Amino acid sequence: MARPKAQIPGETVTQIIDCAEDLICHRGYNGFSYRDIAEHVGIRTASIHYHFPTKGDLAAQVAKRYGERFNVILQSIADRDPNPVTRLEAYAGLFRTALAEHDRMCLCGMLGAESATLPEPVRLEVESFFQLNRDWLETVIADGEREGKLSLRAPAPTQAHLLLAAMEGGMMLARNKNDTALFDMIAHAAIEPLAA
Amino acid sequence: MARPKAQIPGETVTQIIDCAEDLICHRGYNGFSYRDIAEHVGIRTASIHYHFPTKGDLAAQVAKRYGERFNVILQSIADRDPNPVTRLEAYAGLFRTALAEHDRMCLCGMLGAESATLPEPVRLEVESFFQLNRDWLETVIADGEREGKLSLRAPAPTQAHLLLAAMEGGMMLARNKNDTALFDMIAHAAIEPLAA
DNA sequence: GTCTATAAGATGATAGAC
DNA sequence: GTCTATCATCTTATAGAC
Repeated sequence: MARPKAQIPGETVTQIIDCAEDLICHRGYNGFSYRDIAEHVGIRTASIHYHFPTKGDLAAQVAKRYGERFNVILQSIADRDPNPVTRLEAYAGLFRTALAEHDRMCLCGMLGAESATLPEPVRLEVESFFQLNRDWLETVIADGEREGKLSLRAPAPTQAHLLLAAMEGGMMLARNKNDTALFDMIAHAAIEPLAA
Repeated sequence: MARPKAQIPGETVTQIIDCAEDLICHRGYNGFSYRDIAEHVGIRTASIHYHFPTKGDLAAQVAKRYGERFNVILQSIADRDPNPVTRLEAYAGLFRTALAEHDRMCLCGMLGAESATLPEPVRLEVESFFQLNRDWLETVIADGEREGKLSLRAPAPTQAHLLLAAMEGGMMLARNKNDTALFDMIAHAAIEPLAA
């Protein structure tokens, strides 16, 4: 009667992706192995290969889910908050929370640095994530200017690029120094000048 | 009479450090091995261990030299150029050149993302590099404001942090997209608003 | 200072039983 | 879908000859 390995359908896959996401955020693509995941999830590495034949397949799916979830959150921020400044602050808050509560880099900030060693499908997911961020930021910033609530010294696309760079760079610096306040300072300095 | 392995004193060590620096800028600490260096320099991995017992020793020395050289260049910029705006543009130009001409990340931007997996001595060298940058930027920015050539919306230390974050984040984004112009846009957007 | 030889363990991945 | 077993290769590192 014992069926100790019976699982809720898709449960193992979810655990694997969850674990891989956490590992990548902390250690990067080249800093984790199937073994790390196997030990944490309580399965064998062969089982991971059943679900994700190669490490690139796994990382690509992790990055894909990360982007999809991020997209949903971004939409919900835009939906519930009409103020461009607090929208941008909520945006920065997403990165801040990951950093402060889980000591995590942005998954794509980590993978982005490793771009040169990434399987192409992974690199492309990372690129899509950044594009998603830029598009959202550009819309928020352009809308804010049109409403007279932001005053820009450079075009909205440029400001969007700068803000994203500040987030990713700020996370990296804060993490190296183990100082979340450093990220807050950078995020605030990046957003505040846009306010009219 | 053949002494094929005779070397100019310190020449091999220099070649190893040069090669390791290049590899780290491209692939990161966890993305290269002693084997990569051995093949490129034309020696055996055991010879590298003679000069650098552990990978951490090697990376720490690479990061140390990188910081020292960077410091020299920063001083020379400050010495020959009194204008704060063009000083900052020259600063950004350092990163831009590495990116455009060698497709290189900043060595410490790469290592910084990997902070969690780095041997402590390496992590500390990286932290020193960032401190060096912040100090230089802070001085340039504070001097510029005192002379009335810059007009700051936030204190000089905060602006210095933001500028550094924009450089590191901008390099990562530009590299992931293989688009140097993206870095230029970000660098300009970070510097221009400081001009009085 | 460089080499050969070697170790001990990690790594991504596959074949085939259950 | 998970397991055992196995693989070839890579990785960091050391011992000792030259």
